Amino acid sequence: MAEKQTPRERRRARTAQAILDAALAIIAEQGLQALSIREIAQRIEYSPSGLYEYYASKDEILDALIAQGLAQLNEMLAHVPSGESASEWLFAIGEAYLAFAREHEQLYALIFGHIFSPSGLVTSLDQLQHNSAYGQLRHCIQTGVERGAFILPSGESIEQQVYSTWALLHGLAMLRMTRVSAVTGIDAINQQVLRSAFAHLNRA
Amino acid sequence: MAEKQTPRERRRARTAQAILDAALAIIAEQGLQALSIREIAQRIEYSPSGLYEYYASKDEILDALIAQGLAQLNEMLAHVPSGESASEWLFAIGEAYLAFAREHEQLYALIFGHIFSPSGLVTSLDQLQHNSAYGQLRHCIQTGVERGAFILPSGESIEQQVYSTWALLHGLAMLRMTRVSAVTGIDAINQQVLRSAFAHLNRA
DNA sequence: TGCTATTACCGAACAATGTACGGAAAAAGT
DNA sequence: ACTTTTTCCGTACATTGTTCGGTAATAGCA
Repeated sequence: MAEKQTPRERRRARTAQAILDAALAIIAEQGLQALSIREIAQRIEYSPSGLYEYYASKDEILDALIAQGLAQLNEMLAHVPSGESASEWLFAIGEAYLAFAREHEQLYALIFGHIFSPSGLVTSLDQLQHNSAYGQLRHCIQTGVERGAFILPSGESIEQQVYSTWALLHGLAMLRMTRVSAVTGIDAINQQVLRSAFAHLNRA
Repeated sequence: MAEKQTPRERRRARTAQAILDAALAIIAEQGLQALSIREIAQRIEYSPSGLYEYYASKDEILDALIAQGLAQLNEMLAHVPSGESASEWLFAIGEAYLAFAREHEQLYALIFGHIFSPSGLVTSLDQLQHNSAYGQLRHCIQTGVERGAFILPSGESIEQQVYSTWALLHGLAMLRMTRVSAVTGIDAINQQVLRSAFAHLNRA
């Protein structure tokens, strides 16, 4: 399990992570279009060409950023306590999802702007299925159904329910970014929408 | 209403549109990252610098492309026949929305990848509210409620219902792009999800 | 019809970007 | 101590968006 790390490997992993941290900071501060190899290099006091010892291209840096972001989201959702009722659990997961999208706007936009659209990483297939929000959602809903807390609308499979739940969450997260709904209280509204949407799952 | 168009203005509008057409073709064929000023110029047999007589920057071209795409989507949804029951109408609108996203993948990704995220056009506020999918959805749902065909879950406003409906549609459209669900029959599944989601609106 | 001002377009050049390459310094392995 | 590998850098190159001055075409007007 614990593979030996030579000091060299440790140092290498550290600067590789420093690159990602710098990149993420730039994106969070100035947006994706401001991310350049030279900016990253300057922040970690490297020469631009030095980065290529760690990542073969800018795209590879973005991919690593996305993978890390997905892992972080996954961990957040995995740590949502499942003690309460399945209904509350699902709601809490939904809230955590929206919170992640809210607190990491640029990262969230990067993730779901690169996974979708052309040449989306093939890895993202596994990512979405087993290692991220989608998997967490399915786990929660499936558990709820097995416990008898959730009732699926007739003719609907669990997969379908997970699918539409995720679609709703993602749509809410995206719509929030537009600030169209700067009508104040957008987050409260989102909560209400979640409650109402999930209410249909509860058995009468 | 009909402002006089001098021949000069007509010609100008024509090449301005030719630029957009070329840009859209490039995006549809090779994706957004392949869109360059020089490629556009070559297709319409102009010099790269010639384009700047019509658009001040590449971003301005993208903005125009987005505006045109939103208008097209709006028109598609507006032409969905409202003759049938409100329920069928809403379903047809949802299907038309997903069809647009499916048949114009790159354009759809461009639109909702630029409207969201930083420095999203402020104009998009009006766009979304009055002149696009959001407005069409609200119109349909509102009509349904007024006719008594739709029943809102207690405590939910129309705005909320429109909001979550759009979120669901957008999420489904985005999720489809991942091809994660290349399980075949994704479109049929989407239809089922729509039916099930909208079913909650019908009065018993 | 001629003169003038505006418009349309081009070629060349510039700055910023991602990236390849060769070499130097440092570290590791023997 | 010598060799090999790993890091890192300086330089250079191609491609990008964009600017600028100039030239041809057109429109407006006398």
